[in-house]
Amino acid sequence: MAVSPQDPGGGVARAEKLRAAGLKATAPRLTILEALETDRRHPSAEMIFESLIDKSPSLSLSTVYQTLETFLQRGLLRRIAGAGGKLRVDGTLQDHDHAVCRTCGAVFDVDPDLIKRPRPPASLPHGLQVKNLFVEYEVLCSDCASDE
Amino acid sequence: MAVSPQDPGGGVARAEKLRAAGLKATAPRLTILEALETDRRHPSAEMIFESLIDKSPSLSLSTVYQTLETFLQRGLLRRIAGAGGKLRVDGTLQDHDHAVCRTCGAVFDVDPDLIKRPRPPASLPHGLQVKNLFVEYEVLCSDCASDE
DNA sequence: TTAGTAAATAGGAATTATTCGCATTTAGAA
DNA sequence: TTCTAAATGCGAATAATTCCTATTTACTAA
Ligand SMILES: [Mn+2]
Ligand SMILES: [Mn+2]
Ligand SMILES: [Zn+2]
Ligand SMILES: [Zn+2]
Repeated sequence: MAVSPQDPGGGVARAEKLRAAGLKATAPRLTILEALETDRRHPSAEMIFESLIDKSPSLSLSTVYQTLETFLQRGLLRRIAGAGGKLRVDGTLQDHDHAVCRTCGAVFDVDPDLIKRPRPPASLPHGLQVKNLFVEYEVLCSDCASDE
Repeated sequence: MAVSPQDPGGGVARAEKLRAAGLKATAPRLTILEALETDRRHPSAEMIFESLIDKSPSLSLSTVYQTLETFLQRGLLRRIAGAGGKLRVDGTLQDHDHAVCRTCGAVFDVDPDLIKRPRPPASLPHGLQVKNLFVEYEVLCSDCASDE
C-alpha cells in the first residue's frame, strides 16, 4: 500500500497484504489488487478485466470473478449494488456512502459526514443479527438530468 | 384495494387502480397486482410467475417482467436489490426499510421507526439531484446463523 | 535447492436472469 | 360493433455469472 523506494509500485506491500489475509500472492491477485487500489470507477468484474488484459494477457475473466469473491470474503473489498443489480466493487475501505444514478447507474462517493448516520441496533426481530447498515442515495446525475 | 361485498376479491378496485395509473386493466396485470398485494416474500419475477401459473396457465414470464417494469415506472411498486443483485419487488408502498440476509438473500421488513432516518440533502456535489435515500440492513438470518 | 502438494488459474461450457422481436390478441374508445 | 393502439405470449437472443477440470504455481519442508 505504502510505496517506498525499496518497493516501487507497492508490489511487496500488496503481497504481504494478501498473505496476511491468508491468501497466496499470485500474479493475478496482485494485479487485481493494484487495479482495485487505483480504479475509482467502482468497477465491475468486466471493467477490471478490460483494464488489465493488455498488461496481463493470460488473465481470465473467470479468475477476476473468483478473485473478487475471495477478496470480498476476506474483507479486502466491498460490494456495491449497482443499478440493475450488477456487481460493482469498491477497493476503498474507508467509511463512506454511495450515490447511484437511477438512470445510468453511475456510482459516486458521498462523504459520510454529510448526514449523521443512524447507529444500527445489534439485532432485529426474528433473530436477525445486524452485520452492517448501508445508506444509499438514489440520484439523478447531471448528465441524465439534462435529457429527461 | 378495499374489499367490499360488491367487489369480492377486490378485482374492481384493482382495475380502477390500473386505469387511474393510465394502464389497461388486463387479466395478467390484475393477477400480478393481486399477487403483489398479498405476497409478502418480496418476490422475484420468477416467484410471481410460479405462484400464478396454475391459476393463469397462459401467463408468460416475459409478461411478468414487462408488467413489473411498467408498475415500477408508474410507482405501483418498488424495487429491491436482492442478494446478488437480482430483481425483487415490494408491493407495499408504506414507508419501511429492508434487511437482507448476506447468506441466503432473504428479505425482511424493518420498521422505519427503529432508527431515526437521516434527512437527505436535496443535492450532492457534482450536481447530483437526490431522489431518495435508502437504508438497508445487511443481516444474518437465524437459519443462516446456525450453520456458520 | 529441490521436490511435493494443496491452492489457484485459464478457458470454455453451462446456467441464470433478463431482454428482445414479432405475430396474435384484447381493452377501451368511438 | 368496429377499430386501433397497447398488451401479451412465445421463443430466440443476450448478458452476467458460475461451473468444470486439466494445467500451473506459490509456498512448505526436507
Ligand atoms: Mn466508493
Ligand atoms: Mn418490504
Ligand atoms: Zn446518470
Ligand atoms: Zn439467511
